[in-house]
Amino acid sequence: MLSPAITRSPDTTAPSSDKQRPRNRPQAIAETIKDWIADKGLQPGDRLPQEHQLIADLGVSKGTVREALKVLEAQGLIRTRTGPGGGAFITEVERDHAAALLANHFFFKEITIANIYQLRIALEPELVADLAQHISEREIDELRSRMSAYTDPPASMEEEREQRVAELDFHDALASFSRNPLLSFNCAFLVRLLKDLIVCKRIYAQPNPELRVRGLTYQEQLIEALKAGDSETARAVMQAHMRAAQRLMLAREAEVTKGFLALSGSG
Amino acid sequence: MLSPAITRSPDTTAPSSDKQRPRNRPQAIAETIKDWIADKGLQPGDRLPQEHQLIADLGVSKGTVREALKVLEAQGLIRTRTGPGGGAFITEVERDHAAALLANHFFFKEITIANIYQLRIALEPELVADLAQHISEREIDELRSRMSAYTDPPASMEEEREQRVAELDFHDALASFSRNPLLSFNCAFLVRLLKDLIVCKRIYAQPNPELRVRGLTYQEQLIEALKAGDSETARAVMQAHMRAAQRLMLAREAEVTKGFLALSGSG
DNA sequence: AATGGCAATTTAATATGATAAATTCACTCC
DNA sequence: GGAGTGAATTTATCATATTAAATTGCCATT
Repeated sequence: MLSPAITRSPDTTAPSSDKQRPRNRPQAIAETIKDWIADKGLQPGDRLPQEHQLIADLGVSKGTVREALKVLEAQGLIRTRTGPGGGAFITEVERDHAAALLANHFFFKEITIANIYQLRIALEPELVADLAQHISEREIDELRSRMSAYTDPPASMEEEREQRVAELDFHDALASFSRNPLLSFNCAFLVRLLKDLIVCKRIYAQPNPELRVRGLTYQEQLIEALKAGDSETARAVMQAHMRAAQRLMLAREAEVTKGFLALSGSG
Repeated sequence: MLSPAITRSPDTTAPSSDKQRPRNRPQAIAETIKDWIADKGLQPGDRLPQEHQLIADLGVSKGTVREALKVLEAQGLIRTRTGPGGGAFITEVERDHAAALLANHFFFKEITIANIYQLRIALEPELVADLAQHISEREIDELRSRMSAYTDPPASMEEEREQRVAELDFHDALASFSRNPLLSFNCAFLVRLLKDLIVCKRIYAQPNPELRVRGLTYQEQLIEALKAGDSETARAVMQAHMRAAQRLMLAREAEVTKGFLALSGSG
């Protein structure tokens, strides 16, 4: 079957499809291929027809097919390999890839620290309350090993920043343990935004020795609650920590106004 | 200056850039162009150099440049126009476009109703508490006009479903009023997921007259709280409503297991 | 019999040039 | 002076050829 998305010559009166939003061929063909994937229930690892096959089936030129495949690749849905048995293979859209695509949406939108913490306060306590129900020994070990990155006071401002990033990685690990993909992605995305902030602008310019100690004690409390399966304590500990972090961050928000989001890293 | 992202011949020993993740040219060039946008501070509406210009500057073929531009177009960052004065123009990444790209990430991930409501319960109360501080008369009018879509009981099962979608549009409107882009996007995205659920699977198969009435009364209470600028009441009302909706939805979750997310609509 | 490298094959990746479609803009005609 | 008309400009698509990458299998070496 596999009718081409758009008829070649302008003679035909009525277009076949009713949905047909994109009027340029590569996008239309990308949509067609997506529909195949959904209809045939293709799974990650499965292979699409080869280039020459697609050219024949869809009745379009090589360049058009390649542009269509590039669209799907940019969206993270496929990856192509050369050589015998090569071609385009379905892939899961990686978390980081999806995050990079989503970050583009906020590029011109002036995200503030207040914006980020409004969500963190709402989500991270829920995250750890959930985690307390099913976290494993191995996962707790991973949290502990991440904490070792900032048990000692930082020796330089550079190290100060590295420790702050490592602290965010702790939260990133927490997010990755969630069984709710939406919650998991969200918390990780917020961490990512904060990381970009820290890396690009120099928040935390002056060292703050109390902050590190307080962070460590709260994380200890949190891990205890998680081990005990005590959701409500975990929630309360995280909520208190998030509120404290928010206060501290807001005090330095004035310096940061716009344009901190990096467009980088979509591959 | 504008050096090509990757040197043409394989003679050069060390690659210039240190970051250079993608080893295929179109992606590398797309990254280069993104960097221009960030470095030069280009804004939506600004035009990129023309095709022939890019070919000359980057030292690659037309097809490669076109694939690179297609990548950026797929990500929603540019749009191209033909004719004199045409070319590639920077655009803001639209909310719906970003949502479609993000939905791809969850395609193979078995999102459940429980997953969605865990976030809605955390976020929507926060949303309306925030809104109570700055919502305008015009916005309240829009909410009221949306409510008119389900003041009368549904006459058919089809209409039942339409009313449920309209009710979700009410929450979509709420989300759009937020001044926190992250919160706004998130709430709208969750609504989108629920919409896809309702459209694809037939949740709400049997009509539920109480549900509509209860929804209307809660929305009335909510609007009163918003008008009064009473954040805490608004939060409480929404929280109660979300919890009730969650209970009702979970009762029907068993039928829904997997594969409900549509890949469609990224253009 | 296992292994290391070499060559052939397959497939995508890039390049080049020609033609088509869409848009703008100036110009003519009424 | 306004509507239509046609030339100019720019992207969109097509067609074909060449190059690069990855795999396979053969062969020699150990």
